[in-house]
Amino acid sequence: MSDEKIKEEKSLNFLEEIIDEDIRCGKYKTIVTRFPPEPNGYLHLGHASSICLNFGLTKKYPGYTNLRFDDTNPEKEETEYVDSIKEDVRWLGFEWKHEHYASDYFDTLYEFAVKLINKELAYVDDSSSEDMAAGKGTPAEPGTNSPYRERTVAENLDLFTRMKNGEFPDGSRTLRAKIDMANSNMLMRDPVLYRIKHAHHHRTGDKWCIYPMYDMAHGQSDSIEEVTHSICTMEFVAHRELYDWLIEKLGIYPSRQYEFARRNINYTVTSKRKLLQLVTEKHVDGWDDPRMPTISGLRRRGYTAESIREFCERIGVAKRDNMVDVGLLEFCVREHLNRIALRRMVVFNPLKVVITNYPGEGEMLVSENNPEDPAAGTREIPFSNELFIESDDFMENPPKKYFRLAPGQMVRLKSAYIIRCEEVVKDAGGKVTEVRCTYVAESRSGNDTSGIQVKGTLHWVSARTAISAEIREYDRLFRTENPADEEGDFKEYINPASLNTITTAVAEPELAKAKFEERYQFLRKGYFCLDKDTSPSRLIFNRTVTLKDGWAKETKKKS
RNA sequence: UGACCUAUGGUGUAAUGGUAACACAACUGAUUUUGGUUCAGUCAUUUAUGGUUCGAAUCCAUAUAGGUCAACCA
Repeated sequence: MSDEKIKEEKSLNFLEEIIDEDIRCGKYKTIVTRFPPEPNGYLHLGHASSICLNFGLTKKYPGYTNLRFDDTNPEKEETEYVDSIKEDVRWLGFEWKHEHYASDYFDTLYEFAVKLINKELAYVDDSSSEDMAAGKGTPAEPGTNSPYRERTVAENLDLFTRMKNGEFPDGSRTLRAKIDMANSNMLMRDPVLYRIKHAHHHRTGDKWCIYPMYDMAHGQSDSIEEVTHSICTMEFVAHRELYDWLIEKLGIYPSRQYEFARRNINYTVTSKRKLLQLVTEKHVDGWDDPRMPTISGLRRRGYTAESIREFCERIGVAKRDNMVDVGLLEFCVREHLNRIALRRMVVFNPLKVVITNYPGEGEMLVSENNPEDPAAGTREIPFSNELFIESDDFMENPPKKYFRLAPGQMVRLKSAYIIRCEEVVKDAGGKVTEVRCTYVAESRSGNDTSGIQVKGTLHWVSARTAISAEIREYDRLFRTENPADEEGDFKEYINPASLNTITTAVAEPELAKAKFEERYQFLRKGYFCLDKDTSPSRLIFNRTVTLKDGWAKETKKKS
């Protein structure tokens, strides 16, 4: 009941308000939205936002969402991208009603163009792109009419047909809308509608050598599909006038365009051009490098679809410029992973601990898989007199409030015993190579009768049964909040320490059974998942995100 | 020297003329066999100046700041 109340009270974003009103006043009974990527790159966090928005709207209101590929520029588009986009949208948890391609409408779009010519609203222009640019004027000064603007309908029809038939070379002619060269909106100054490109298209092959421009394809595709709410980012605001003009002049279904501000996220870049550069210039390991803000990169990194959806939900939608803190994304994934991740113990940088008074061969101890979820059950962990702990968890001369192991100090080994450090063994160089401890036999987890209270609990791995693993620790890809905005090349701001590979790690034997679809929390270390580079002889884990580290914060403050 | 868009805490969003709300971050403290989790608390007179009004974050005017637009890209 209270949930319902909260749901009802949650305020609507501006798009939901528009739709709410459209439905209330009877303008629409059901709505249609669409996610319209150009298949020229992999989907990233920015797209996730748009996907969640478009699909979210038709989850909330009656209607459906289409997936449409805006494939009107054959030179940049590839089937590989189409496939990855479909995979990513599905992985995010959404299913589209219809799968469309702007290229499916090339015939119809061509007819639309002919219609405009017949209505004297479009003409073939022989100007070079330089002359055309010069004729556009500037935002402050009107442009001048093209010398080809007054061609007759017959002449335009003939020329446009011949453009289609391949009689002219690339760039020699265009079809332009005849609107107003003095319009304060530059886009209304006789925009180009069609251009000649003798290029192979990933779907239509060599059938066409003229291709529609964005403005001649996008709104018309929306209209053909009877999209009611065509949602795009703010940089298209100026296009709306042309979008509406074309729909009106063509007399076709009146789709409406609405704009929202693109979500920017700090310490990363989300322009396809820049992401492509990172890949082709090998600054990263491919589109799915775990440091990339791509959906495939986040997936490989261990992010869950649920956490990405939650992130998009939390940042909301509005029309002002913004810079979202990547910390919120990290919060969302921690929140989810804390609920579902299986706890395991892995020591990254081992230091040997010998329990001098521990009798016998060893024993099996029991530990919970997830303290947040009793249903996750327990597992057995072997214990013996020779263990590894984290090198960072021992200090010979500890600072104040250091709750870990130090000479004479006691700690608990997680799910095992309390130990006390009795002796430090060093090599010739003075480096600590071994710590010798005694254990408190009555302090075993579950039936501790020792009465001893300790401040610190450490993760550990028994030496004899330990398995080795490689750990890949990822950090943010850039050193600055807004690399795209900095002086010079954005690549100068790449974080040189964005990947730290650890080859010395030892893990509890349970991890030999690690699965790709499983998520793990390595106790006191962070959240991890198995990487696709894992082989039968080598376990490789990616760090999705660290745990919050209060001690690190504390020590940083002091230094 | 134009047109258009935007302006609420460090960040992202609410408040639809009537008590500035939520989340993240940060900071206190408590709990804790993960320095995690959890819990309790602290953290803004809404870009500025006028105006309308009993009452303005909200409406109006002006200013200021940021952004977008002059691809045969999308």
